[in-house]
Amino acid sequence: MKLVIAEKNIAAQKIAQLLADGKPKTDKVYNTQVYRFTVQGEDWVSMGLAGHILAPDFPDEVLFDKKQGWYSVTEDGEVLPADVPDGLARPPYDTKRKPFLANGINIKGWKVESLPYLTWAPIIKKPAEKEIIRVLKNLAKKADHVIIATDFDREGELIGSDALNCVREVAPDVPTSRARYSALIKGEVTAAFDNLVSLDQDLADAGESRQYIDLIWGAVLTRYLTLARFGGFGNVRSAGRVQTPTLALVVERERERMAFVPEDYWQIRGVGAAQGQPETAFKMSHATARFTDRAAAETAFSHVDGATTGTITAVSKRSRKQQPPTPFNTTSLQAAAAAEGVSPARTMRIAESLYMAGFISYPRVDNTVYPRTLDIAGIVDGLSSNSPALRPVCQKVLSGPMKPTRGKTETTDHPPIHPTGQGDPETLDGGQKKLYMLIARRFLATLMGPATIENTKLSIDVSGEPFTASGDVLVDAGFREAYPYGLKRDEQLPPLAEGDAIDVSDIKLEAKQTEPPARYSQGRLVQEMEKRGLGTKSTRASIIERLYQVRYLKNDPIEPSQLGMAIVDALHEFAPRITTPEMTSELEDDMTHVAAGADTQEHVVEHSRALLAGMLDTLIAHKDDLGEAIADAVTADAKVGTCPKCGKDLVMKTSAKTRGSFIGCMGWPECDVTYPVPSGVKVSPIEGEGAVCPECGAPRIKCQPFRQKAYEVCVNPKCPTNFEPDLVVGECRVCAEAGRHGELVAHKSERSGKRFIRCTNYDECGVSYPLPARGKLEATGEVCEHCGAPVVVVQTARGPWRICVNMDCPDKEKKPARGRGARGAAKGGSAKGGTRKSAAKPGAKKTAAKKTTK
DNA sequence: GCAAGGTC
Repeated sequence: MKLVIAEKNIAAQKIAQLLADGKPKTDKVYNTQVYRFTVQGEDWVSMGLAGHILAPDFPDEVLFDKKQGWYSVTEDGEVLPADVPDGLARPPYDTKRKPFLANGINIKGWKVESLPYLTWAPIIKKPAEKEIIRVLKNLAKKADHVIIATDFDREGELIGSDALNCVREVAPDVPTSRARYSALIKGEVTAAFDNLVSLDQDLADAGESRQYIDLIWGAVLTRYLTLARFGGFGNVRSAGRVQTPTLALVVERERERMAFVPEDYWQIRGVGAAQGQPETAFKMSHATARFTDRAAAETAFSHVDGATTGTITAVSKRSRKQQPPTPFNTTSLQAAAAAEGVSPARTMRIAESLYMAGFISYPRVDNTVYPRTLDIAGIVDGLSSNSPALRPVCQKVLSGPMKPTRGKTETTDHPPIHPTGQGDPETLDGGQKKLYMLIARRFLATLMGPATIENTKLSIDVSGEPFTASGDVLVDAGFREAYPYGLKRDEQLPPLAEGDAIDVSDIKLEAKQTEPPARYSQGRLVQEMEKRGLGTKSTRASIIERLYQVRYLKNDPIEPSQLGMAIVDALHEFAPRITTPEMTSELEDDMTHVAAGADTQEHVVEHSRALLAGMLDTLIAHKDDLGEAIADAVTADAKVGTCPKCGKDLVMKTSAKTRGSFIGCMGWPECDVTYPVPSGVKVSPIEGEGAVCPECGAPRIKCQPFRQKAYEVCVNPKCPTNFEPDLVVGECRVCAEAGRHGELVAHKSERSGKRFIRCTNYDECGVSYPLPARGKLEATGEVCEHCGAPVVVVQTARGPWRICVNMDCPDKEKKPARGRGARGAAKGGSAKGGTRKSAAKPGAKKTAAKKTTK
């Protein structure tokens, strides 16, 4: 039997289909899919790995103790690194000499001083995909030939090499070879299997060098930053070859913004309209778009101030064409989705699910050119029958020339991201459907003609001053019919001709200031990373997400936290190599040399280790400074306002006793001011105006609920601005049935700020309902027709909203909440799965409550 | 409790 090892399941399946006599059979080994087929009567089996199946790591016994973590303590209380086995450490840091322990290091200092050990510690490959390895070994034992058919790139060669090492453990003598194909199409794959070669160990070594160097630098610097001032578990301060330069980009942009000196300028703007037709109003502005001289602006304005008429002096029309977009690859999909409010990381999670469900093609690609083999018409046809919303435009595309656009990057491994045309989009959830429609519409747009936009420019004379007005009208939608994303609204101008008089009103002189360079959006940052060679299509999204997770970044557009800036500053000073994209480009050069056999993995890795070791003395010497800088930055990030009592900072704190968070004064214990933290929201300070509550003097804070609009409130729950009198909303049915009288009353908890309805006889009946966190409540006196619970009206930003307060109401069961942002269940508060008692069945508290939460 | 790279 011949065993074919591919990098991923889809490749294993494709290869089987392309090589098989007849149809391959899908089989399972343990729980993993494999494909069995015959080639000229011979039995073959193909399996997909899941990318890298081994992960480089330090051996457990080196600098890692299962109980102590990154350090360990000896029996006599001395803090030491976990033992380094003899012969593992390398010069110049010899384990036996322990040079860094010579001058009596205190316990707090120890952890960082141990880093030299780590720099030279050995690295082993640990199994990362145990199930896959099990299947691989199982099949390898039965194989008489093993063919590595992983992707044709450096990582693919490494993945193949790792797989081969696993195979060798159980089948040391089985012949092995390598199939190199650069496209999963018949000609390529059959040619590759007809011309088998052997695995390129140099190329695999090059990839492995990358793994080692990334781990060494990442682990040493991450441990250094984390331990310089240990902030407790969950407070890792990470660093890495890709993440740190990426963070530095954001910090650099923020610094540019801070250094930016705004310049004053003035604009004169007004409103024009065809004579006597106010409904044709359009915006117009002075021909000098920006006056940098105030006096000149005021002089010009004095001529037109209060003007009511103007004259058209010229009309010019120009039409321009907007070319249809190029096919999506990973980066352009991430950028387009980010513009629609979906982060790159979420985009990739959703894309993966769409791919797995058969709705779209493989989502990790650089390619932006459809291969000739792609059945474009077939896909459009499929879209047409499965997506009624797209049917008209699909029919239009089918009747047109269907000449697809091409992007700049052409590779042959996978086609650009496109819909398969299969599957019913109605079965998708909100996020999936949104992304699917973006991908489907983009695909259609790439097959359509340009959009034609007609621009009209009016030159207007108002009391001797020149004004202009401009309007864009889409005269031929072209691809825009399929792809409305990022489309500007038409600015229609009335039909006017030279010499026409117009009405003019509202002419104003506006003082403005130039804006600093804009912050990166997540989409822009992904593109910038690509431009600078940072990360790959598969990693950029998750690396940005990681920077948010370690709280170096916040908000979108992206801002660095104080912590993020402190980290970049420190590394820039003491380990500058890790902060720039050059480390990646130099690594690329090294890998090229290793792959070409001009250098060795050992040499390249040792050289990188030595560079890092050269920085360690300085890093360690400045450990305390850095620790302090990090602590200060963390405090600054935690600030939510100023203490009304003593003027010190109010910060987010964690209670040592309950582990819960609260807002407390930095002046503690002298000052005892504390506030509760509003639950379920991200809290941030308000700068400048509105920072202090005019009612009570406590700080006002910005609250950002998950995927909902942010709002500002006073932190003080006892403040009159937060106070709402208790409201009777109805009568308790449970009590009524029991022959008691109970009233249902809406309360707001002073401690948590949560709102809920509770029966006045709660101790006996246990009736309580959660309420939406915000919005003025009104009682209706009505009860729900489905469950008998009271109905209330909540005033929301979108207007009044009538709800039955019972989250377990059968009416809600019929339309279960989908995802977190769904109306109804989420607004009522049940999506968070809080504890509450069921009103319908007071006895069975938990069972009933569960249903609507998931 | 570390990175970045694959992919599930």
